[in-house]
Amino acid sequence: MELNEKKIKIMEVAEDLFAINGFSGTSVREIAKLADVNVAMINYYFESKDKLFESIFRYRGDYLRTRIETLINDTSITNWQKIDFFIDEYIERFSDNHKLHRILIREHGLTNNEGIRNFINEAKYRNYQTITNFVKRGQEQGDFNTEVDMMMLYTMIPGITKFMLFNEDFLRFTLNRDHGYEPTHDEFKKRNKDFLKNAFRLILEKK
Amino acid sequence: MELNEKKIKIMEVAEDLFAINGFSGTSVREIAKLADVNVAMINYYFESKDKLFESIFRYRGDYLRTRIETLINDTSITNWQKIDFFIDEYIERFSDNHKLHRILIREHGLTNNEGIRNFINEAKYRNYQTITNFVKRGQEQGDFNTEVDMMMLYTMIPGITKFMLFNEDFLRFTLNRDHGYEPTHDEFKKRNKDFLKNAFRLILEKK
Amino acid sequence: MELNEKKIKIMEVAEDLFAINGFSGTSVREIAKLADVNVAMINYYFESKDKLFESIFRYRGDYLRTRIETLINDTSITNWQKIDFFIDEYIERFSDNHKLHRILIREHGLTNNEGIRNFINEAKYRNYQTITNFVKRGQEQGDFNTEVDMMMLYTMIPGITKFMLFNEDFLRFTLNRDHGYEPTHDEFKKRNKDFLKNAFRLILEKK
Amino acid sequence: MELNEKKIKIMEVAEDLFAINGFSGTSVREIAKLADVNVAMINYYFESKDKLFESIFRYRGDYLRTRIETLINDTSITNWQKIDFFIDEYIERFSDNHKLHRILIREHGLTNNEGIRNFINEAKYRNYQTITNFVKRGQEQGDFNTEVDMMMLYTMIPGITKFMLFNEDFLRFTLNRDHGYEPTHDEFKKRNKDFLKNAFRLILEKK
DNA sequence: TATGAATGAGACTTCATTCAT
DNA sequence: CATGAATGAAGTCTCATTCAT
Repeated sequence: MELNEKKIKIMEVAEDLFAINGFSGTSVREIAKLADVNVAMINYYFESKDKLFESIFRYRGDYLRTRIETLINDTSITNWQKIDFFIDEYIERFSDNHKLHRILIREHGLTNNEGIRNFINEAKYRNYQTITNFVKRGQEQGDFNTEVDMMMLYTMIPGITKFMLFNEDFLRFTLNRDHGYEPTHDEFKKRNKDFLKNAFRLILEKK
Repeated sequence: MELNEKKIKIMEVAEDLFAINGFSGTSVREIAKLADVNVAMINYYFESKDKLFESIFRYRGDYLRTRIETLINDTSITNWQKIDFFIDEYIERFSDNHKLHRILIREHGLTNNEGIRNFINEAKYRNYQTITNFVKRGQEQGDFNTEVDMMMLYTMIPGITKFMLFNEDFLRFTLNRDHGYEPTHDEFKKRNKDFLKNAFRLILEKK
Repeated sequence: MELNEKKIKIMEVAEDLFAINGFSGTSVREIAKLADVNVAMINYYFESKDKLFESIFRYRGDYLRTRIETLINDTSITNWQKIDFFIDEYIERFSDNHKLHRILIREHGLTNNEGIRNFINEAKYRNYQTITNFVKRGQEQGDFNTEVDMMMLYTMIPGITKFMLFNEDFLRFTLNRDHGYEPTHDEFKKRNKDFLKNAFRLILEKK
Repeated sequence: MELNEKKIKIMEVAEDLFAINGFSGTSVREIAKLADVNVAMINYYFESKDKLFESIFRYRGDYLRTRIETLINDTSITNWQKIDFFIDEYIERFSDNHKLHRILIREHGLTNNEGIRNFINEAKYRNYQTITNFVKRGQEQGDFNTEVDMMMLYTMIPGITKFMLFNEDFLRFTLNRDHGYEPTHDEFKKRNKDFLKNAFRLILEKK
């Protein structure tokens, strides 16, 4: 699909609105108004609202692809460092694409759009494999404890990160209420990273 | 609000559909058809689609209230047992009300319905306080490590549980693909519980 | 039709609402709520909204009937006195039944309800005949000028009275704006009466 | 607001129906059918039924504005001629816009549509001022009797004209019944004009 | 290529009325 | 005799999309 300025503008506006109001809750009129284009143009460019939705994923899709796979065979760094690096990278990526992830969560299980469903599942699977492979390699090399629930270990990363990010407002409000302290977004990320790294250490470390 | 069979039927059907297709993605006609009632009846009973949405929360609301607060001062069980009990309870509750939680996640940040937003925030806050109080008590009594990030500790429970539950299908598919093994729903819950309990132990245990 | 307290309450409430919001603009629900009765009761008592409308006219109908006809043959008072009396009576009656008249004006030309249309036309016709007969009698007795447009003479009474009464608010506002003076309802009626009596005198007096 | 053929057609049809059945008594479907357009088009053009109502007033509004104000300072004609001219003009204007005036009477006191309410009140006020200024000028110049109720004098014009026009059918029927004579619309207007002119003369002439 | 105009379908809601007790 | 429950019909409006240029 060729991209031009207007097309990109439309997708960015749509991404925002889909993230906030959901797919059904967003009208093409709204998108058109905010993107400062004709209503007809959206259909002209993207054929339908459904296809626009798809296009956003294809457009942002590259960001979902993690570039960490290559690290696995790098022998210049320790397995612990690799884990840390993966966690840092995951959280940063997630934070950068929070809007897309919000949409993902909202429209999770959208029956139509089989194309997107596969696309998403594959991204997830890649993530799963990456972290699993890291750990397996560490276990094979005798660095990591072998008695761990790999699936739960994986679950911990996206689970905690998503919850943290999507409840940042609530947590900020609560911390302020209880301790008079409001962490910044970066501080949240830092605590998230530190916590995950430490948890991995506690779980994987051999006694 | 008085309840009768039809009202409950409508709310249950609506809960299902809202969970699957979201609020905007669900039409009252659909609800009416599946609940086998007249379209007008939904408005007759609930006044509006918005109020129906609210009613579901009020109806299911009690389930959101955790009954664990009372355990805090129980001296017949250890602090570790209390933590374990909380985790078990949380996961069971969550699992029982997964539809409501799915709606919650979908409509997270719904600008209208201030009443519901407060309702939800308070439920979250109660949860936060419960777990925090548990841990603080344990720390005061010298059982728990004092150097922990309480906020992250709390985050871990809903974060992992939600992710696990809402991605059960993906995880089942993946485990089958990699290991030819498909856990049941109960097995997922068990692994979730065991993992969380163990993680809490690793984190809170004094070295 | 038998009348009981509730029936009368319903009609009175309906009269108010019909006068303010018109027939179509008033719902039976509204009437029921304000009359503090069940919605179904209105249909139970009056069969339909249309019939309720009719009933109001039948109920208030007697007030529309002027009791002045008898004066025509009274020889103890002058023809001028009779005119004055008629004007006073007309304006008082109109003022007392302003709600019904407002409905009448609103629903003027309502295609359905032929019964009511006839009813109203007859009331109007009676009025027309009364004033015409007065004048004719005066002319025959040599008191009144014979060169007058009888139709217009009649027209003057309801025309001016209706306009005055239904624009009381506007006139009050205007008088206040221009002269800092706000007449009461009774003062309006007085000016209306005085003006009409004087106009009749000027028109009917023989030069 | 830009106008095109269809928009005007819709407004004209709506004006007819609103005049006959009132605002609430008219459905957009009816309007659409008679105007031979899609139901959605009415909303497309006018946004809402309310706004369509408003648009009719704005469209017809210019006709409501009397162009007589300029006459006041014209010294080439007598004050009596000015009065006559005003009466002729008022009646002709009213007759030309009888549908709009019928709507006006029907929806008199419509709580919503504050914009229109102001619009109407101002038109009324302008009329009031015009006639009052005429008379004042005549009084200052010594032509008119100074002891008159100006408010009632004003009231007479719209009061009689409205009643006459809106009861033309009744009057025609009655005159036929009593005298076997059916005036045309123009004859009604003539009698209306003559009567008012004569009445003004009788009232304002110095004895 | 781009867009103002137009539209069928369907959204939510309210209506007057009737049913069952 | 009275009414809570229920409903078909119709209300206004918004939707995504297509047409004609």
